[in-house]
Amino acid sequence: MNLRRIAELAGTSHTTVSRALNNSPLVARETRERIVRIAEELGYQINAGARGLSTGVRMTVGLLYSYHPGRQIASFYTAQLMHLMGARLAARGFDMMIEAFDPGLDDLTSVVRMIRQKKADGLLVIGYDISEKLATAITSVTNKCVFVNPAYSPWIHRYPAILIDHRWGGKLAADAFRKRGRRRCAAVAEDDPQFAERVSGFAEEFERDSPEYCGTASQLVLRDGTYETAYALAESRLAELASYDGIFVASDVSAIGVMNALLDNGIPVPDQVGIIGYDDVEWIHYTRPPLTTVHQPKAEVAEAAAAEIVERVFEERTESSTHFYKPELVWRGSV
Amino acid sequence: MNLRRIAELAGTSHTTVSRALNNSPLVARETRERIVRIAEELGYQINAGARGLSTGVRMTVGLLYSYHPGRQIASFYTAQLMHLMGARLAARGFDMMIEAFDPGLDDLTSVVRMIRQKKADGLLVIGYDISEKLATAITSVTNKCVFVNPAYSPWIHRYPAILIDHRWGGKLAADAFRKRGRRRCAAVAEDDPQFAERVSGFAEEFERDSPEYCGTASQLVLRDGTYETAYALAESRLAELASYDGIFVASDVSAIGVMNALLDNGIPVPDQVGIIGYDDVEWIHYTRPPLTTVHQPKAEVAEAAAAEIVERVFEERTESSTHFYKPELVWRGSV
DNA sequence: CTGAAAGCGCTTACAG
DNA sequence: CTGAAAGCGCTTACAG
Repeated sequence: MNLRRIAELAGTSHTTVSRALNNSPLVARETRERIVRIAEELGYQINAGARGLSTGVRMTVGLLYSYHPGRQIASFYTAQLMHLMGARLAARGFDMMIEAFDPGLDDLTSVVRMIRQKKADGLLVIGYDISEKLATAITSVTNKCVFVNPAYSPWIHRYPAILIDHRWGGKLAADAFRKRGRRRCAAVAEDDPQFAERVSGFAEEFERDSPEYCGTASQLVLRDGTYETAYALAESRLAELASYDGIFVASDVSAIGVMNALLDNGIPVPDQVGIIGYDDVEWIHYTRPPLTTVHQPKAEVAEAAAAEIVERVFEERTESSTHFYKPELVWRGSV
Repeated sequence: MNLRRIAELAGTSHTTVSRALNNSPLVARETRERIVRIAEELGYQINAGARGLSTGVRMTVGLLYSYHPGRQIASFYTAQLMHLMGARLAARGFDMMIEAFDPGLDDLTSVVRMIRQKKADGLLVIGYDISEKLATAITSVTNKCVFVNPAYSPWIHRYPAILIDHRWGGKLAADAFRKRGRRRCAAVAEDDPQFAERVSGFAEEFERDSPEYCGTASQLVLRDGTYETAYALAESRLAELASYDGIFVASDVSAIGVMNALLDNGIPVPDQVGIIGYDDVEWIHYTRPPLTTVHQPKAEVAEAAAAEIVERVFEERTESSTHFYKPELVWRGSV
């Protein structure tokens, strides 16, 4: 089924059918109605590939998510973001093509493949571990690209990006401990710019009223973001951790690792040590105690990313622009 | 950049360039090498839309996942499956376009949109809540469609499908309780064919050795699969649940709901009541006690689905075929 | 082994 | 308001 066939059935040219189906004003109302009715009866929809070849826009964006081989999926947070972005793009008539990429890889050609093959009009790149090298490589191929949740860094302002104000998130955690009267606190995080922001926001806010902030001892740096690593670190530093009033752990999964290590070794949470996580993944309130954590505004991020990439696809803007969103604290039972 | 431009640079016709880049044997080795080098230098890749228009295959499959409005995402299990399927499709040179759909919706036209617009060559449909009506509607539009993890039902054999042997999964749970000497057991599940299989497999295996299987009292039917519903049901039937040796809950999220309700009300798990879940979602071992559960073979399902849809896209087969995969029990600490 | 030509299914400037 | 024609960037049967 194609325009030509519909045209035969409607007794017009395929040119007119094209116009009618695209709501061009250059078609008599009666003609349009007849054509639309026939198309509907046949379940006909315009061939997107042919149209894209002609117009240059394919109404498709590529969603690249950073993925570390060996993990099951980047994270549940990423999965939720994907779902929300898909919905916001669909609302704008765009389809979303997803693909994982390894941010540590040297060969960056696969990352821009969708653009080169003209399968996607633009790219949404999710991941806090985007390097400047990768950002440069992508944007040298296309300026229709938006980075979502990259780590904060001086160079990020040169690229269109949607970021979360993690420094603010860290402050919220410090403020929460203070409100609960927890004065001897420490932070646990991966050694990564994204987490550095969270921790320095936490430390800064904490030190304002000069309570005993114990800082981030070198031993409290996580090698990676897995549950197992956090659990092992906490078990190996049990005495030290048990001596704090509160521990801020810069991601939920790591926070659960720390909390379980304490609980499994008889250190009561929150009675002896309070814990605050970061992310607010969906299942986090299933733990006992349920985790108090910093919520990332996923819905806002998804909407902003979709709006931004669609604007760029239609070339309404090309200059870089950085959007910041503020996280919120969710009180539960771990502090 | 296009074939014509490469042809100019290489001093050949675009026909030859097309052949060279597609590894046609109808090109002299020397000519091919020259063309390939030029293309690589320019980062040129064949325009997938134009090629698809010509060949009829777009090297893209649509992934439709059932989604109930109001939830954040269908499930983490679905998210993991998506990731794995994307990888298995990529290995075959296919891209994956994802879209959520509401399985309760009457208007089914949006479900086949990707096919009608020729954006996708085939469809992978994930969801246990696919109705016969929906299956019929989709397959009347395209036979290049594979249902992944649909509920078991008599009519499902008429369609290509990848299913998990949930009856077997239920048996595994019963066997596990028996091994632990738990004799008074019950099952909790949603009222849905998918879960009915799990529960009847459980009951059948349990009754073989005639221990005291307490069945699924009408009170133990869940209205939906959320944590909250399971928690509320368990709290309202606390005395009854506390009287069992073991409770099989037919999904992990619901199992955590039941387990937390018991724990929060002072009923020790696993000491007094053992609990076995179903799914083995990634975060399930973070709970205390970690949940013993039935693992669904995600990797195998993803590979089978990818293989099956790709075969169908290339029309190597069109008849329906049902694949079954067996789940496995994962011992942890809840029984 | 190579190339000119037709065709895939659209859109749109141009002429009427 | 309508249509014939050219063009988007490929593939492939046909002729050499």
